Parts: sequence; structure tokens; C-alpha cells
Amino acid sequence: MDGMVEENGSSGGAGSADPLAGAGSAAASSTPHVVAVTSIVQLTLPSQAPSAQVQSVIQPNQQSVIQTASNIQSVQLPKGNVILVSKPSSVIHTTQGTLQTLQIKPEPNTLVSSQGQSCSDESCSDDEGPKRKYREMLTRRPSYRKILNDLGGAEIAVIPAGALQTDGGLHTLAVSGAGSGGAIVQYATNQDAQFYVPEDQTRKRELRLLKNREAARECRRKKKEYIKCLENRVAVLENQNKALIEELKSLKELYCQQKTE
DNA sequence: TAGAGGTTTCGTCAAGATTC
DNA sequence: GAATCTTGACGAAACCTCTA
Repeated sequence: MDGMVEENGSSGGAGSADPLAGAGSAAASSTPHVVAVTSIVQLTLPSQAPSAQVQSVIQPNQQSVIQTASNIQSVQLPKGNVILVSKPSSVIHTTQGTLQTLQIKPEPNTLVSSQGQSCSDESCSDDEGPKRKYREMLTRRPSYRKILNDLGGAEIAVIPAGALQTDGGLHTLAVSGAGSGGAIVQYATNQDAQFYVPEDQTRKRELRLLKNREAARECRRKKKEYIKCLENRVAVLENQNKALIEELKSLKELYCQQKTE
């Protein structure tokens, strides 16, 4: 995580798929007898990351912003997913309403392998039958699209991988991608093809490989997007945490002042 | 500057998930 | 249930950084 957090700094980059992106701050009205501390905390993310603003939770005419434990909504998801719960009375404001608790709880007895994939600790200690056994141990996680859809935002756009056309026995598959820079692959299915007369199996295999290649690219793109989205959320939450700590400090000071008077 | 070591990217395989 | 999609794992190649 190389995100940078700064107070009252300049805004960061352009928007992303993060539903929290560009979380705005509601202007706080003030009343004379209460010290209203409105500190805008702004974070700047390194690349293509949105800026987010978190307004101080100290607001006029608000009895107490220190919430009791009963106000905290604990949300637990089965596989370490992240969820944002909207709650009207929340003091953290965003453009999309309010945010409440975010909790990430790993399943008990879960280890993370060197590849970043989790597995149970009994099964990880098994040393027989290398690859296949290892694969079988791993439980499949839900797709990134599914995760983001479950979160109710940041839908990942589905870009069609390629267009398959047939033209007189000559099949054309247009492939676009960052790595390849775009390519047209053609393969013949009739006997007139001069140099390349693939058998059906070979042709099917090539087509499958081509599709899978493109699918892998797309999958990696979505994964990057998903990770960026999570990083943004971490930054926003760190920001909120910071604001709450500041607020607590202010309240303590205020309390001490009133006590001494 | 060579090269050793680390990181990133890509293609492929395999298997679970999804669609029809 | 077959076909297709999705994604973790793996290895290879390219790329980057550091050191002698």
C-alpha cells in the first residue's frame, strides 16, 4: 500500500471504479456556543486514484459523537469480503450517504500461502502429491465481478474479448490487448488453404488458447481494478479513523477546559 | 558494464463456476 | 449435463535494480 494521506492537501488523480471514490463532505453549519471543529482530511493516492474527503464528525447541535458499542453494526462475511453498511445516523458523510462499520474477519485457522491464496492449516501441511494435491486443497474464491457486484457498486465493465467471424471457410478472430497491441488471427477450414490446413482438433485448440489468452488478460485487468478498489477503501477508512482520533482529542480538550472553569 | 537477483507480465493449464 | 467462462497456479521471458 503506497497511498499517501495528507491533511488539507491537494486532490489526487482521476476517478476509478471505487464506489467510495470522490466521497464528498457536507458543509457543517455552526452554532455559537459549541466549538465546531471542521477539519477536512484529504488523501492523495498515487496513480489514477480518486481523492476522498472526510469531514470531522464534530457537528453543532449534536449531543455526542462518541457512539456506544450498540451503535456499531458488526458485519461479518464468510470469506474476507468487505462490506459497507449504510446507516442514516452515521457521522461519516460521503456523497452516497453514510458509511458505518467495515470489518474484515478471516476464517479461523486460515493461512495465506506465498501466492496469496488462503488454505486451511491442516491441508497446507500435507506434503504428498505435489501439484494436483495442492490445487485440490485450495478453495476457489468468488469472481472479482461477483464480489464487486455484491458490494453494490464498482461494476467491472465486460469488454468483449474478440469477435469471431467466418468468411468462406476462413475464420477470423480479432484480438485486442495491451500486450499484443491488437492482432488478427485467421485459420482456414477448407482444403484450399495453401500453407495451413489444420485438423479440427488443432483448430479447436488454437481457438481455445486464443480465447483463454484474452480471458486471462481480462481477468488480470479486473483483478488489478479490484485490488485498487480495496486499496482505496483502506485509504478512506484510515482517513476516517484519523478524523475520529482528532475529534476525540478535541472533545477531551473541551471537556478538560469546561472542567477547569 | 556484466551479471546476479528480484519483479512484472504473459501464455497456458486445470478446475470450479456459470450459462444454456 | 455439456459448453463456456473465470481465475489460481506455474513457468518462461522481459524488465529493473543493485553491486563488483
